[in-house]
Amino acid sequence: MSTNLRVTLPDDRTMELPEGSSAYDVALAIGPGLARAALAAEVDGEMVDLHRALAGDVRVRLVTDRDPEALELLRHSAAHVLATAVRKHRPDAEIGFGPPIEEGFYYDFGVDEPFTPEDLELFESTMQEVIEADYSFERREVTKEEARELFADDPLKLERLEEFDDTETITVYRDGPFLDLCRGPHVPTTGRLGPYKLLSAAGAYWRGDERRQMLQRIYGTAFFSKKDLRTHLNRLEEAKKRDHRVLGKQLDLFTVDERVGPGLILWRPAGSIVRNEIEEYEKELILRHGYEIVYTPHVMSERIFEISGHLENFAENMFGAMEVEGARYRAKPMNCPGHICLYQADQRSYRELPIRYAEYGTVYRYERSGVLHGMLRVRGFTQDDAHVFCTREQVPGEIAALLDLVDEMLSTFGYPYTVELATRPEKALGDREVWDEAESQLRGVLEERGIEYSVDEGGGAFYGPKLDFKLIDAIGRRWQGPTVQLDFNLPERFDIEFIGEDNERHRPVMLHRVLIGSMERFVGGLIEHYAGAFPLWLAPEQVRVLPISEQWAEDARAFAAQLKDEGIRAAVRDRESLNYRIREAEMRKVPYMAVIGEREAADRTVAVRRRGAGRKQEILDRDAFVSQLLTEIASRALNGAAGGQSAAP
RNA sequence: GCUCCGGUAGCUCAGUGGUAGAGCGCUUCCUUGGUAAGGAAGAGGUCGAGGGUUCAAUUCCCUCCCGGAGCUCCA
Repeated sequence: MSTNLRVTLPDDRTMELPEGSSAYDVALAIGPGLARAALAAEVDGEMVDLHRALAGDVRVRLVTDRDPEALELLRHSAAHVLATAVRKHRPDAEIGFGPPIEEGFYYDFGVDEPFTPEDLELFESTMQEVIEADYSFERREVTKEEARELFADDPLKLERLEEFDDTETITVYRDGPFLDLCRGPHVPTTGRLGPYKLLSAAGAYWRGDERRQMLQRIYGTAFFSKKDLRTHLNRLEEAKKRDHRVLGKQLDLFTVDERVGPGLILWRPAGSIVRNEIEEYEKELILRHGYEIVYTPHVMSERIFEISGHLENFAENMFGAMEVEGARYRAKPMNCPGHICLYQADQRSYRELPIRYAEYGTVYRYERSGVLHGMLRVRGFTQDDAHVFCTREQVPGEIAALLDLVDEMLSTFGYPYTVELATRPEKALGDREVWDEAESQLRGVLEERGIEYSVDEGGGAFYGPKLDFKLIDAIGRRWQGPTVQLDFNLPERFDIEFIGEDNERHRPVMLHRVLIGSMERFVGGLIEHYAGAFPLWLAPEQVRVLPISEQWAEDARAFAAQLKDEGIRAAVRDRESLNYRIREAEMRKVPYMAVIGEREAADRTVAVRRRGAGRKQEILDRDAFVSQLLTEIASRALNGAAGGQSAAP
């Protein structure tokens, strides 16, 4: 037997094996334990099936459930098992795509009748049968002609098939009765699948194209261990409990009214407090950072959007025109045009730059009805928008200042974050050289600061590169955070300029930036981040004063008045039983309860119970409690820092 | 916008071809309570809107509005 198969392992050990050996044989040679655990292999950097024959001089790494790629592999195989089960009950179901995704997998089917929850249960149990049958995932290379025959009854697969060019290898995978056009790789047999769960079904367009056929997509997830599956399902539960639409109702934060219109938020007093605190905080922050606060109209003549190019490029996202005295007006979809007009209200000297205009600018955008979602996706929202006008030389300094601002702000809310640099897209405005300079300025600042960042190649706006900050909430979800964009377009379109040191006209650089983004989305996200338990400085009601009985109600009201004098948001509840009122305050997520009874009235103290802390209480002198509250508020301490309820599940 | 599901009291939801129910909340009364629901009584609904079928529609059918899960898109 020839031994022309030479395998190099990750630790650089080599071994020789007979021709036709597979990664499985490699694993066997290393040890039976590994052979049992192996699911697939990485061969010369490419993932392949465990039993695929190796050839030549190869580098092999065996993949087991400990490797990060393994989950993807498992879920891809789970998608096939799902399709196997679906086909058993619906032999006519056309099969679309069935890939692994971040948290699981899906498979798309073309069926006449959409799936019901009962169908999902049925498929779920049939999947178990497929797993127990322990079918091998058999890989086969086929010609296009063969494949056409194999998938003669699968129009979606045939369509995909025609996209292969003649140099590509076409592979099919079979597990028991089910055959799929698929690149692979898969786990060796269906029996290798671990615990799984089907989660939902919904329509999805074939190939994501709304002009094409609507398929029925089934989502599911799969893991190697029951524990991991349970953790994941618990996390979904946790996310549901934190849903800002549910909490928004429970805590009276916001509402929508169909008479007002979909996607339009009405802020209730409690939610307005949260928003106002954020606005006040940010104002203080940006004034310190050299911004000037401005106000511009909500409705503007269409002329301005002709100049800005919004009518040309953004019209389908704008509300329709309204006519006043023969002129057409529009609700503004962005604040930049107004700020540019303010810039142009005077002739500008280089001595004035940078000019930083900030506004809580309320904008309106048309969003398709199907995408609206609570406060997170709406048609009217307020941006903490700012535009910086500066010279090219000033850009790095401005970016550096913004990084500080972002860092300070996000840490106040307790969000860790990541940074992404989005560079020049295919279709871009402005000279290459200007782009290169801008991108290298951005990189330079990030690197100088030692900030880790990833690059979204070609992800910039057509008018300039940008920095995106993604924030990570208490249960690990990523949210769009602050963004900073350089703009090479609007300065040209508006022909804005400043007089330089040389007494010549120059074009300033314009930076768009938001920290919070949309007030609506940000507060919606915060509700979920804190699970409704806002830190003291943001809490709509900060202290609830509870007299043990009506006898102490007057003293309680006097104490509440003292708190209010100090600017602390306090309320008294003096009806029902104490137990009842404590439960009520806990459910309302009020950060502090101050209980006053005979002892407290006599000693001028309060029994302080912290939200989520249970029966642990502290007897404090009233003035001491007040100053403790004031300190906690002034420092904008997070729940965790204050020793209260942690935001983590 | 599209596919599917839904809309019944302030909230969460049950229910029916003969104009409707629960729990919580709310109001009143009793209870004066020491750390997550003390007790009782009461008020509250054009059953999302319009049209159709029917002797009769909250229930069946159609259209529209709003919400949800997704697709697509985004601050």
